[in-house]
Amino acid sequence: MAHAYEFARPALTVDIVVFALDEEDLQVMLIERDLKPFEGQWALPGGFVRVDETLEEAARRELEEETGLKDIYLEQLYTFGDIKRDPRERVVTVTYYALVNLEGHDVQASTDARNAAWFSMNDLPKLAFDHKTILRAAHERLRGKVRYQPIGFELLPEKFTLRQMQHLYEVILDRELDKRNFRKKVLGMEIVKETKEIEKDVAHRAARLYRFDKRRYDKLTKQGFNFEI
Amino acid sequence: MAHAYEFARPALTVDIVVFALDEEDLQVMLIERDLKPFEGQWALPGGFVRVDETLEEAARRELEEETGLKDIYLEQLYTFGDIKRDPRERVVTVTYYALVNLEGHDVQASTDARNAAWFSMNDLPKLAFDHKTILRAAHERLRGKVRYQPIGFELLPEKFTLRQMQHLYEVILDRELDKRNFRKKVLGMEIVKETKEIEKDVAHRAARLYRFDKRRYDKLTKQGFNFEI
DNA sequence: TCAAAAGTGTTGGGCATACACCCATGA
DNA sequence: TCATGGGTGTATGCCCAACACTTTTGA
Repeated sequence: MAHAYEFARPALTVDIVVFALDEEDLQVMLIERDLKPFEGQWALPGGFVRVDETLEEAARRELEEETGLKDIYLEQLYTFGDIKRDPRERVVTVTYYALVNLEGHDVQASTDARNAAWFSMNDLPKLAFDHKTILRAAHERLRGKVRYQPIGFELLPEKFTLRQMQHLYEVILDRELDKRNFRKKVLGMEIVKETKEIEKDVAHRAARLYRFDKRRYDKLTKQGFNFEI
Repeated sequence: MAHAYEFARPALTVDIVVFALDEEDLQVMLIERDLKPFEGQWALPGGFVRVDETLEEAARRELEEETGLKDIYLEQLYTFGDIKRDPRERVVTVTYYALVNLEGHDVQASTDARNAAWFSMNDLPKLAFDHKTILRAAHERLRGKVRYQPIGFELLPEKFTLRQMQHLYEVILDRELDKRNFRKKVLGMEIVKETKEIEKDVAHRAARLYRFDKRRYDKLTKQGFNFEI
């Protein structure tokens, strides 16, 4: 095998698709670029991988530097390596997607003077580089994964109503679900635990709050149980 | 964003897990290393990514150089970036998995003087680097994917018996399937087309040969059909 | 005629879907 | 008392799983 230094090397970056959920729909965090190329356009948070950090460390570092978000659910998505995806030089990017709940995490609009903001997945601006492709891949992955892994809870606050949970699935799967069947299914799996609390400050009957029962979920999974919505 | 050249760069490689199926079980292609580190140990085929080729091009090039295999099913798996995964220097590897049918492709034991060979997944040698981890990830992905995407056909010859197809799923999923239910399901989906031929040279009643009906599968998929074994 | 694998149907139970009304609460 | 969403049960059909015998063929 030839030694690496005989060849020019592609540069390596990470980019992160951060999803969140508001009352309306699925949101994604974008950064306004302050440098060429694509100056002034919106892009995914991300940056170069340092030689002394793993890929996930790089992703977490960039995310915190650019958006203030930390300690969130993060999972590798795909690695994009088209030759001309960055007009400056050859850059390969390892992408991640992250899920946050808006109640638990403050987003500092930015820590290094760049503008960070949430955008609805249904109303996206023009994006720099091939970030539109990346975003689409992330959305598809989320849609696929949420059906058989309980990652959806990462988008909900710690305590949530079943209606909120149903809404989450409706937004991600992009179709309506039947309220009674959804409740039957979720409660039947026993992966959420009812709390003694109810919603506050609503102008109608307050709904019961539940929380994800991870201990129970792990136990069921070990017994070959299959989470599927 | 700081410019890339301010930082030392990780090197970038591709590694490929090539699966095939013999009468017994799932096989994987390995290369015997002729250089340090891990000299004499078995490893996945792979090598450095050049600056003027995409990741998939790099994977296909390395695969052909090291095993003679070309024009095969290839899909990106995961990118591994642990800091010490290569003892020489920081190397990030983008991994792929490939599926071949043994009847359609000759494997030249090697084109550049190294030894290439098939190993049963149930009887693997000690592997170089973190290739054991990569192999495990590839096996899991295959197991998951084969159930809802018809990639299994890539491991079968063009014409195959339903028994062979069932055997394929049994090996990958690692459990026995009921013959009648399997046939009912597969034939009911109408994604295989019966040919006029039958097996040859068997010491018992010869089974009918079928072929995958990709045209039909694509049509069904567009209508929202869901392939699931 | 024997051995080996091909090929074939039915039944029962569980699960998903479809569907509509009363209840609790705050304004 | 009204508006709003919370909460609940049943009936139907479909799909999956379980299960055993006859047929064909070559040796």
